[in-house]
Amino acid sequence: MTDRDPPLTPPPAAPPLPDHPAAARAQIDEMLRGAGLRVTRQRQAIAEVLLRAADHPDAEAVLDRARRIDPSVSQATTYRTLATLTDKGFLRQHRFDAGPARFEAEPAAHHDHLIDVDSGEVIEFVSAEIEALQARVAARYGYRIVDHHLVLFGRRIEPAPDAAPDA
Amino acid sequence: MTDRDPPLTPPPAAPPLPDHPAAARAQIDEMLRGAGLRVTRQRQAIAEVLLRAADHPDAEAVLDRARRIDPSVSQATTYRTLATLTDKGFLRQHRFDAGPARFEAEPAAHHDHLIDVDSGEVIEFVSAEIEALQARVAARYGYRIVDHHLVLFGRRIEPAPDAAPDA
DNA sequence: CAGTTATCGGGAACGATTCTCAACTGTCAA
DNA sequence: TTGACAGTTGAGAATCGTTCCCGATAACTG
Repeated sequence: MTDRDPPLTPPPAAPPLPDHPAAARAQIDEMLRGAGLRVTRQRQAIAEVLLRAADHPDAEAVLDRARRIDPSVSQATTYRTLATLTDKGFLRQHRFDAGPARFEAEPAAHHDHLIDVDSGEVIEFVSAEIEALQARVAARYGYRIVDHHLVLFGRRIEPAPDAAPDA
Repeated sequence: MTDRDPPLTPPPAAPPLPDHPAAARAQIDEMLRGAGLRVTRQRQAIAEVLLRAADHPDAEAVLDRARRIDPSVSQATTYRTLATLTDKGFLRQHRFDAGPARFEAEPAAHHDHLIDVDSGEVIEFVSAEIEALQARVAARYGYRIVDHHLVLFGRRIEPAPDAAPDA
């Protein structure tokens, strides 16, 4: 492989929620209201969880974290709100594997995922070239891309592959 | 977009199962035995269904079709056998959408999927360039790709976009 | 502050899948 | 061929993630 690589796209930005609690709350309220939704404590809590999450939590994890903000949040409301917010375009739902769906705040910049099959770690990346090629492939079949899912499953490359693998 | 495209990879080959029933059966038996599995009527039926399928059936569809070959096939065995054959590398499992998992015989040549969001049609395609880029992206993060899922969701490009869209 | 109505919590219901276990049947050695 | 043993099976219960139902609650509006 060549060693000249296209500029490495920067790692996706952290959640864009202000550190100041009141400011964060105001931003969430505005987001909900702007979508024509009532501003409830439960929705505030769930939205805050997702907007602050650095990972990709599933519904159960969201419920746990939301309850730390507002203990009254129920499972039903968690699923309902995740669906609603996904619907309104604030969240993105992933089905990386067979397990439960996982969510993340809709990132300002689109990105795909590279999953470490050993640790389960999720790495976010962007490749403008892959995106462009996808569009071209679709066009060749007469399609315009509406959405896409790209997940790479990988294993760390050993820095010192000469170590004896087993005793 | 440029009009010079890399050579369009041919559509994936049809299932490689001989037309002659006995030959097909022999091939399936050998495949099962080679994987260290007992050759049972149920497994023969299920394997044949998948190897002949031109689509991506879910477990229920596989069960239906398998029962036409051997009515004794049960739901439990269908799920079990699909898992086993996937495990052994003979099948590939997809989760295109929220519904049940769908299966296809592991193709000789790898391919990805383009889904028509309006009709649900699944188009198979290959792009060596996308594959190469994926490997390069992973390498940049210190990973070697073990597997990947790429699904494009698209909508047909209208041949005559000047037709009035609504009455 | 009261009325309207979206939203809520709890629990039942649901679809997809996996598990349990006793009965069955390939396979392999005699 | 025949046993015997281990792998496999069918039926149904169990599990998992998710959605639905419904009476109670609480946001918005005037």
